[in-house]
Order: sequence, then structure tokens, then C-alpha cells
Amino acid sequence: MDLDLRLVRAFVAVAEEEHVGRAAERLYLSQPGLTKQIRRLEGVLGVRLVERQGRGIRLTPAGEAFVVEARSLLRRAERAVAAARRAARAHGGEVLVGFVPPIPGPVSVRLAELDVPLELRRVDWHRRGELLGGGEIDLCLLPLPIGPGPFRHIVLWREPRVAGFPTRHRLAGRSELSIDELAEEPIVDLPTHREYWCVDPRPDGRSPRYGPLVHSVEEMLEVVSQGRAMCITSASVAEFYRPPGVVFVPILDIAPAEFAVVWHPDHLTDAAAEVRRRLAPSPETS
Amino acid sequence: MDLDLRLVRAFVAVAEEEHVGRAAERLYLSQPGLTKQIRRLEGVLGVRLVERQGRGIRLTPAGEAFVVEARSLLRRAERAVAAARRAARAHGGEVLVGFVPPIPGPVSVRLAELDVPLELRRVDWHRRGELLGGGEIDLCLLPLPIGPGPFRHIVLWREPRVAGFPTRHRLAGRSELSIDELAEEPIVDLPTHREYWCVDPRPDGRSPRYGPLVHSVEEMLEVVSQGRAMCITSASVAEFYRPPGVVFVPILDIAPAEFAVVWHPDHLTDAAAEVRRRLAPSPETS
DNA sequence: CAGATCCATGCTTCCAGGCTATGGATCGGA
DNA sequence: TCCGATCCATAGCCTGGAAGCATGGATCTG
Repeated sequence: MDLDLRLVRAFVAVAEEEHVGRAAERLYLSQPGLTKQIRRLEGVLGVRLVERQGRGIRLTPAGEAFVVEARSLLRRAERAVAAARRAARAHGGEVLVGFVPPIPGPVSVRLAELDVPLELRRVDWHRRGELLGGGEIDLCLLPLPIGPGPFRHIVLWREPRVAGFPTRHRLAGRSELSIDELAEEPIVDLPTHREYWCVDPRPDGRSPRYGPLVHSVEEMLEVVSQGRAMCITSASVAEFYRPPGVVFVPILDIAPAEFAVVWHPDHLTDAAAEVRRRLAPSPETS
Repeated sequence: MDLDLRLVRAFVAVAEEEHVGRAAERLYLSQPGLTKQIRRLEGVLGVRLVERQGRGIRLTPAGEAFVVEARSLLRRAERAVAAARRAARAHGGEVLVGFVPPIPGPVSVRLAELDVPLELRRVDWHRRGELLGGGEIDLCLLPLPIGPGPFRHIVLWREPRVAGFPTRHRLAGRSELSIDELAEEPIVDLPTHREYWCVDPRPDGRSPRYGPLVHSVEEMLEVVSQGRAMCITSASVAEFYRPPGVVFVPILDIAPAEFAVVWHPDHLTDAAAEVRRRLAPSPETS
């Protein structure tokens, strides 16, 4: 009768890894502990979910059916939590503003000048969608582009994009660059929005050469400082981070970086709408 | 981070009762225990959900928002469990048939003659919808009418409806009746489908007089045996139950009782479809 | 066939959660 | 205004169960 969401989480992890040991590691749990959690869950359901399959495990048909519902259930749980927190914030007139660092200085100043009671929270780039969609944050400040979705945004700030090089790179001493000069330079690969940040295709219609795949700004700067690739990023990154062994040079002939405030139209509280208006009186863009 | 569904259940109960003591009783829990569960849930959410309001409690705005999501979350949890069990049954070729007693004898015989591996489960009348809708049972045998919903059904059996009287009632000795003879008799009230089972309106266009409201067959028979009202039910009830102090008399001039097999079109496994076909080769009715 | 890999089981420890008793706050009636 | 009734919150004690460690057993690989 009583389903424990921790067990559901455990099962989903096992189903994804198809390996109890790795899943246990991911959950910061011992392997026997995780095995027993799965057994408990099976006990509650009265159904076998996984079977030993030689080395490793395999989901039973029931497990396959359950994992689908389980994922959706966990999302709903997050949503329920977020709904309660959002209602509490809305009632207190508070606004929770997420941001994907760095925030350009001028935007930061404008934010500080509002006298609305607001809270700031750092948001990982890859979680921005679920946080906004689930209503866990009211607004989010981030660099465009954002992916598809029901979100609305207004651009708050534009600034040049810059190239990042290891210190000893042949172009590291330049004061400005054209994108055409970077045709042969390997560039760090990104999981999303490669077209924009890697400028692919280049003006001549060709694709750049890709280096290692990175999942965060920190990783990207590390890879660059090691000399394994160059990167293209916003001027604010150059200002905000001071990575040793990396120098930045403005690129003159590509579109600027754009920083926007983004929100989910269904979850816009009155206070959040007010903040949004005072940050950007201009009309919204989809 | 980790939401415990038991706490969610506890909170929903408190929200419904607006009274910790009563909710605790309903959950078979001590009052302090329940209070602590609510506090724990509030701790997890980081938000107050209830406030003391003089004698009793009141939901905060966050509580109001959460209770809506919470209910939906609990339903999803039930659905997830049901999905796993159904998949396991489907894989084993098993069929779980619910029934709202009584099952007419001939239907019971037909069911016994199938050599499919099937399991029978008694289902409370008021839970038939959620059980079928959630996929916890594959088919359900029950008396019509069923309420609105996506369900499909085939009538398996028809039989006369009968009036139930206390033994000393003036009509208790009759061998048959017309509905018109019951115009002045108080009849037990039902939460749903009153039109059909209480024959309201009567052929003359008027409504019957209503007696106590009952929620189950057992309650109904008890009320009748106490002489507080009469009832109209199916002949199978007269056969299946033998309540002391109640006698049954057929009513000739109203539509018969109909027993049907019902299913949810989205949750019909192959094996269940086979059982359905062999129970009732006739074409389905919406 | 031996070794490696990986899940299952037995045993022990420890903490979370439940209950009883009691305190504290509010409401209603005299 | 005061007293009693009602109801939620807190404190302290105790038990059940969940987690970890060590080890066994099954399967695959070279």
C-alpha cells in the first residue's frame, strides 16, 4: 500500500544503470543496501522488477512498465514540492530569481537597485528548464539561446563574444579577432546550442573542428587552459572567472552574447511580474 | 529533497478533516505522532502548511497549493503500482476480475467454466471506478448502471428487480407487485444512481419518499430489517444474502436489473480481452 | 579451469519514528 | 472575568527496521 519514493528513486537509478553497483555509487549507498531497497520495493508491489542476467541485471516486463510511471511520479513529486514553496513565496511577496552565472555587471547592478524582497539562487545550466517549468524559481537570468519550451524572455544586456585561448597560443596576444581566423582551431564541444556558441556553421559555411565535450563553464576553462582546445564565450565570463592560463580576445564580426530574463507564463506570480517589469520595461519576446 | 508519501497522505487527511485529532484517528495514529509527521513534512518542504487557528487548524496558502498537488501525486502513485502489477499479470497471462457482489448464479457458472488462469477480487461499489481506471483490475462484473467514464461494457444477465420489505410490512406477503403500489412507501436513499434503483421519477411522474441514506448492500438490508424503509434491488441480492427480517417480492412492471462485464479500453490486456470475449461473444456496448 | 565480476545473504549497530504523559493556548459558558 | 473543555505542541522513552560490513554464490571471460 505504502509506496516509498526513496525506493522508487533507487529503482529508477538501477533501471538506468542496469547495474546495481554503479547505481549504488550514484546514490551514495552501499551495494547490498541498494539491493535490499529493490527487494523492499518488489515486496511492496508484490511483483519482481529486476532479474539477474548473467553479469548485471535486466528489467522484467513489470519493471519496464513501472519505470515509466516511476519517472513521471518523481517529476510530479518535485512539482508538488515546488508548488508549495512557490505559494509560500507568492504569499510573502518574495521572488526567487535563478541565475546561470555569470551575470553581467550592469544586470547585477540593476537587480541590486530593486528594493523588492528577492532571493537569488545559482542554477545549473542543464537544470534551468525543469526548475522554471516546475515553478521552483520564478524568474531566471541566463545567456541565450534557451531551447524550445513555453518560456518567455526579454533580453536585458548584449555584449561582445570573446575567444578564450591558452596563454601560449599563437593568437593569445591579439587585441581583436575575426571569426575567419579561427577556422582551423579546435573548439570545445557542447552538449547543446552548439550552433550558437561554436558558431557552426562558420561564415564560410564549413563546420569547425571539435575538441573535448564539456558540461560546464568550469570544465570548459580547464580544457582551454590545458591547451586542448579554444572556446567562444561571453565577455562576462572573461570578467567573472579568472582562470589561470587562459586569455580572452574579442571577436568583432559575430553576433553579440545576449543575457535575458526568462519565465514560465503559467508560474508568474504578481511579485515576479513586477520584478520582471522593473528589470525590463520593454515588451516581451517569445 | 526526499518527499515521503506517508507524510503526504497524513497531510491530506489533516487538510480534509481540518482537525489533527480526527485525522489521527482516521489514520490509526496517535495525535502527537500525526503532529510530528506534519512537522516533518513542513521541514522537508521548508514551508509551513498548517497554522493553529483557535480551536483546530487552518491551511496556509502554501498548504492549499500543496494539497491539490498532493492528491494528484497520491493518485499517480496508486497508478504506478497498478501499472507494475498489471504488467506482471499480463506477462503471466493472468486476468484479475473484480466483482461487486452479488454475482448472479448463471454468470458465476459461466465464469467457472472458463479454463483461463484468472483471479477474482471483491470490489467495493464506490471504488469500482478508480480500480478500473487505474488498471488495478482488468475486468469488473457489476450491476448497471455505471456512471460516466471511458468504460465499455456488455450486459451478461438480466433478472427482475424485487422490492425488499420488513417481515411485518403490509406488502410482505404478496407474491408480486406493481411499482404503482409503492408510491407512498419510504425507500432507502442512495448516494448515486438513485434514478434507476429508486425508480425516480415513478411512472406517474412523482418522486418517492426517501428514508435513510445507505452506502452498501449490507447497510441497506439492515435499514430495511429495522422497518425504517423499503428497498428495490435485484433478485440476486435476495438469493445471495439471507437477511433476517427481510422478505422480497418481485416487481413486474419496471425494467430488469442488468449485470455487465466492464473494462477500461486503455487497460485491456490480451488475456483479459479473451476472457471478455468468452464471457460475452456479443458486440460491446459503450 | 581459474580468476574476475557482480548480485544476494547474514549479522550487527544505530537512529528514526511511534506512543504516553504532560504542557500551553484558545474558546465557550456562567 | 474566570473556569473548564477542547485541541495542538513538546518531552522522554522505546522498539523496529534500515544501513553498513563481511562473505557467499552464480556467471562470464580468457
